[in-house]
Amino acid sequence: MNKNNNELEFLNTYNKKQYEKPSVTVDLLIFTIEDDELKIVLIRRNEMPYKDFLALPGVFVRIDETLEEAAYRTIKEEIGSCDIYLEQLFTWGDVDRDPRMRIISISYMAIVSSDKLKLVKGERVSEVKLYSVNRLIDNKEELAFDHMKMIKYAIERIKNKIAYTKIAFEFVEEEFTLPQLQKVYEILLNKALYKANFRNKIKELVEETDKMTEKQPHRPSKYYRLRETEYEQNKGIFKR
Amino acid sequence: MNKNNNELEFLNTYNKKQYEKPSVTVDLLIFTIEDDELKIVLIRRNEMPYKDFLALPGVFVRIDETLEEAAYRTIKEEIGSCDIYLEQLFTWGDVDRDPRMRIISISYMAIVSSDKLKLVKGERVSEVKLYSVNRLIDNKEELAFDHMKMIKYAIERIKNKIAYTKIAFEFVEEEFTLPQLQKVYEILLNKALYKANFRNKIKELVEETDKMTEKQPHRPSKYYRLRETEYEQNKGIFKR
DNA sequence: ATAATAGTGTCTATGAGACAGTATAGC
DNA sequence: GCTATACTGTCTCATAGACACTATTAT
Repeated sequence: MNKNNNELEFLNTYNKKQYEKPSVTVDLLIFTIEDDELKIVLIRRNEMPYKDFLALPGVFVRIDETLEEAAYRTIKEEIGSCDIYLEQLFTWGDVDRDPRMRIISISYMAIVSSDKLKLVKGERVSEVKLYSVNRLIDNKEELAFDHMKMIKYAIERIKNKIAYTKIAFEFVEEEFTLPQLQKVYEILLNKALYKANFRNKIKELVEETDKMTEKQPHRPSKYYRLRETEYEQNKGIFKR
Repeated sequence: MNKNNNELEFLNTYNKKQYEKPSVTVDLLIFTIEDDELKIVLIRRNEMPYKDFLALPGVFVRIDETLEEAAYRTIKEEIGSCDIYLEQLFTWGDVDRDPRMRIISISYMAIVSSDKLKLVKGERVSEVKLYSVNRLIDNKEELAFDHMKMIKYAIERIKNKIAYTKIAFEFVEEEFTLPQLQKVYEILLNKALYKANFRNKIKELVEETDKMTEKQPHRPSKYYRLRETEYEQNKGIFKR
């Protein structure tokens, strides 16, 4: 066919030109809340460059897998769970971000509740652990590549999205109490919230279960779950 | 040095493995408002695949340029201006999005006021023109590759960002009247707004000039400009 | 009863939304 | 004067924010 010939011709011309291609990776920001702190999964590199530095888990994108597939492959390498919130964040393309060669990296953010998170040491890695995000930043911990920038970017995204999406619910289990959920908001926003006001705002997002907390030396708390509603519309916009 | 040896060793191992790399492009969504309509710059392809289809302008990312540089290079190829709002949107990585080969594309959104926009026909292209976004969608115009998906994604982004950023100001000239600005909001949000309420909301974002419109058969309108303030904080979030 | 946390009622201030009114240019 | 658009004042209603109050478990 004419079309096929044309395409073949194109491919030949293209290959002859031998454009040098960058490499492409995905890097993962896997967040969870543990011990009332926002934590992130980091690995300790055991290869050059940045050997022995902390870094985000990541993989090279294979020629026959989508970016999401590469992201999930990374997740599976480091942690047990796979039913997990995943969102593309940003693509980092500075020329010198990797000293070896030109690597463009697409960062993905994942969120898991800590009960679903089980760390598994990957092959080319000497350690996988959770790190307190605040402590990393306060200690000015030096991470490999531009990974600290990626973390800071992700934190901003979380802080913004918490206000107009249901992203906070990804940090709690399927069934949760409102005090638990409020704690998540308080940790992510880094400020105390009024109980009554908090409950007013989120009450249309949740539905009661008939379960209660037990064996605690004070009044028990009702379990709730996320109510399935259509994705929230453009809120906070001019109405007319 | 030991470190250098190690790095060289790594590079050799890496190159021997000969991972097949995807190609990387940037595609540009250049928006403007003309004749009271949101319009986008599209080219007509004169090469396979999708010959004669409308497509977004884009380029392959060179090994020695950042993604932003590639985006600006695209902009310069198609339009005159270069002082222009630019924002990374999303990276598209489906395996079959290009029939020739694996291409990962980072989409960038640019916004220009129509007075700054001068289209220039690029080399490998048979036409560059502005197209009404609404008409493209209503006519279910078939664009090359996944470019229609990119457009729809960008429109959503604009509609969201207009509420909590100053993005709308990118569509007007440096100095503008409030009726002009309101029109931009109305076009982007696709609904009529009350004048008084609109002005209340944006009044802290703008500052008066001493210029007025002239020679119009009705009351003249004052010109304003964007007030330089620090980037707006997390608005619409729980305060306590 | 006490300690400790869960959960509710209500006042106030702010601001969005709706609409009516006034102002000022050219003709 | 008229027309056409620019600009402003103000009422209402919803809701965010602040705080005080009541409820219920284990010990």
